[in-house]
Amino acid sequence: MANPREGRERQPKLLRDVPVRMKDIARDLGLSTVTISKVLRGHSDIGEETRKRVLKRMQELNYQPNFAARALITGRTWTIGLVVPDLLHPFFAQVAKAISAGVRGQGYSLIITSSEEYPELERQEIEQLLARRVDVMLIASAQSTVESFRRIEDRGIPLILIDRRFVDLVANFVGVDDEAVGVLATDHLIDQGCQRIAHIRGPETSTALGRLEGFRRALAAHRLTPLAKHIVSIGASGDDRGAPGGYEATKKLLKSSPRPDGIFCFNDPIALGAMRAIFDAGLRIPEDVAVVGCGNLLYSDFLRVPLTSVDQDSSAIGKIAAELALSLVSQKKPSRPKTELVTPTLVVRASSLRH
Amino acid sequence: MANPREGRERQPKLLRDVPVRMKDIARDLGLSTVTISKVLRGHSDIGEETRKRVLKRMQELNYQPNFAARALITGRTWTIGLVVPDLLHPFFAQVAKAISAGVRGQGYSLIITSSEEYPELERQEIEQLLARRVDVMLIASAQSTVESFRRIEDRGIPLILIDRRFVDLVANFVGVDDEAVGVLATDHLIDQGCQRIAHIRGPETSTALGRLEGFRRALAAHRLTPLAKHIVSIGASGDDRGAPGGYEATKKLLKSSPRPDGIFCFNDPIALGAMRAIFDAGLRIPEDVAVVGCGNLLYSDFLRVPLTSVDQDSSAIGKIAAELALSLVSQKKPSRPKTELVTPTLVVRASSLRH
DNA sequence: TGCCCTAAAGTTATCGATAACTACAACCAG
DNA sequence: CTGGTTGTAGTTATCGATAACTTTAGGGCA
Repeated sequence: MANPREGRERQPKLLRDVPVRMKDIARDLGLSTVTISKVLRGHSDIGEETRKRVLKRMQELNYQPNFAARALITGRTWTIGLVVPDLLHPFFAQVAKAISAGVRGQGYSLIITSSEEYPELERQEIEQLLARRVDVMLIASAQSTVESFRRIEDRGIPLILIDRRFVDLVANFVGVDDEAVGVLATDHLIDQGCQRIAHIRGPETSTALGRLEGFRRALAAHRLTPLAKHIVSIGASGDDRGAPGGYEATKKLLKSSPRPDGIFCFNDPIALGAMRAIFDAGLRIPEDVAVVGCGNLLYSDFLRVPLTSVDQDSSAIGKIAAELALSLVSQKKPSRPKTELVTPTLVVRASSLRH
Repeated sequence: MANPREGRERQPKLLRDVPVRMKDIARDLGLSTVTISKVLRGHSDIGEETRKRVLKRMQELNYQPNFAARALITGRTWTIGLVVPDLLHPFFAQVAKAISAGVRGQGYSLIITSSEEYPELERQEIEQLLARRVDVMLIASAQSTVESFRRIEDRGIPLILIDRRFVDLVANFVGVDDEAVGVLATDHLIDQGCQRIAHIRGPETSTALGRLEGFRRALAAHRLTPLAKHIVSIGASGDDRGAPGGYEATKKLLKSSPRPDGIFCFNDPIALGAMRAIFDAGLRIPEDVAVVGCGNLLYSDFLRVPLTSVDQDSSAIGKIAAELALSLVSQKKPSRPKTELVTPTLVVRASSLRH
């Protein structure tokens, strides 16, 4: 087989392989580059004979189209942008994994960035993705200003919000039904005979508000009213958000009177902190205080007391988001924003099972 | 402020904002695009006056250079490719997070892909990244054929292997000192009075082999010889690799005679499975069997028995890998491959603390 | 036979930026 | 006053592909 780059005008620097271009294949077969291009795109006005020759040669030379050149003329980069608040968080890691799997083999590349829960960083990452001209953007927002999202829409780039939404922004949304999460957890605690159920709520996000709302609704449905002091917030900043925050919040809860006999925690790390505080206070789980978390993180089964948790099916969220993204990039006109809610499920373990 | 796109040849489709081009700024100021380009790149042959006017206008119009156009002519895509075996695995998630943080603000975008531990998928992902012409590739390999790596090098693209290496491939490597991991864990178990130490080893990777080697070396240094039946492998396929695999392997170990009184597990999920098997056998941890894991996964503190684990400092690995990547893309000539080993530390918790 | 149509290719302009060279003042030294 | 230098900005070709025409040969049909 002849060297495809023989006689090529530009000599390779050093000894490195220079990628094969359409021009190389064209000269090789005595055709024009346009013909090669047409074959690649499955154009109809190419003879069967020629088509086969071109495809064969492409294979032989392992031709890979130049994305930059293609993007420049077509305006499509075959690139998807994903912004999450934290790659280490199992929920977002799973969502990212599922999205990655969902778009695999479709020719798209996924640029994954993290805002580290900082709105300003999120804004910058979005700008970078805009500069990259990604074809579609998926964002699990760290409470960014809606301004950034408007810029995305103004550019005509499809936007999909994940997990967290905004009241004053109409956009595609894929997430869990957070009210259902709250109802599921609270109903379960009530069902287990808890009388005074507390809630450790999350920060000011749609997620936290939805779960709180579900919590309230479930109690109301049983003619129960939560005490104000039984709804506590964790610190909004940094480390306080996880287990340490849950620990502190629970210490406070346990000192209150009447003492709660069940706690619905915004997420699993908080629940872990809560459990530790309960143990430290010399109380038993679930006999004295039942605990329900949210997120169903891995290895919950291996804890000192296995943790009951609401599963958000992050995998499904990622899968649906990926499908939606693929459908959005392939349609010409912007379509009406869709909302896709995943139904949560309760995974009951020892931390809440009283009988 | 006048509309920058007034009189622009190409009308925006629909009502979407079309990104500003150099040409727009140039016409705006009565200059040529080349001048704009030179200002952007800090060329010296531009007058101070002009420079300021151009920069000001760029700001006003929020100019964002077109990466595709730039990549086409310069050959640099300002893109970094990362391939990991599993985004959900806390180790790789942390590495990815640290790499992402390490390259932030440098103008690069990170394309993160997962091989799901399948060599064939890894090969495909690498091909995709090659087609994208990424500037540098970081790979935590799922035991791919070295063939793929050769193709990367032939293209002249800098390659950095992470965590897992290959004997027959000389390439940049950033990872933990796996022999030290094995020594650290084993020394500790010996120190805690364990006499018959078992090892549940991982699959045929450099990582598993290194830890096994460290295990052997530490025992030998104390004139101990491991029994062959005390070194067991977990199933190589899918689910067996995590906690379930550890559970099965440990059941087998506990039936053997003499029964081991200490187990060094390849990773934390395996250790979790091991602990469960030990409990199920009615034995105590650490009195009857001490357990050491590896990875220091989150929430180890909250387990039924907190797990002693070797911390691999995945954050440092990612940080170093990012720095190395940035340095590689900015140098013209390929340089001699570097090896950067991070020193592991032991985090002692109850699962191994006998006195 | 002559006209038109179709199939199968090719020509040319273009995408947005940069590399490499050129143009043209103003200024200076001899 | 002239030739060369310096400082600034412009011209032109190019990167690799695609959009939108155009060309050409052959065939069918009246």
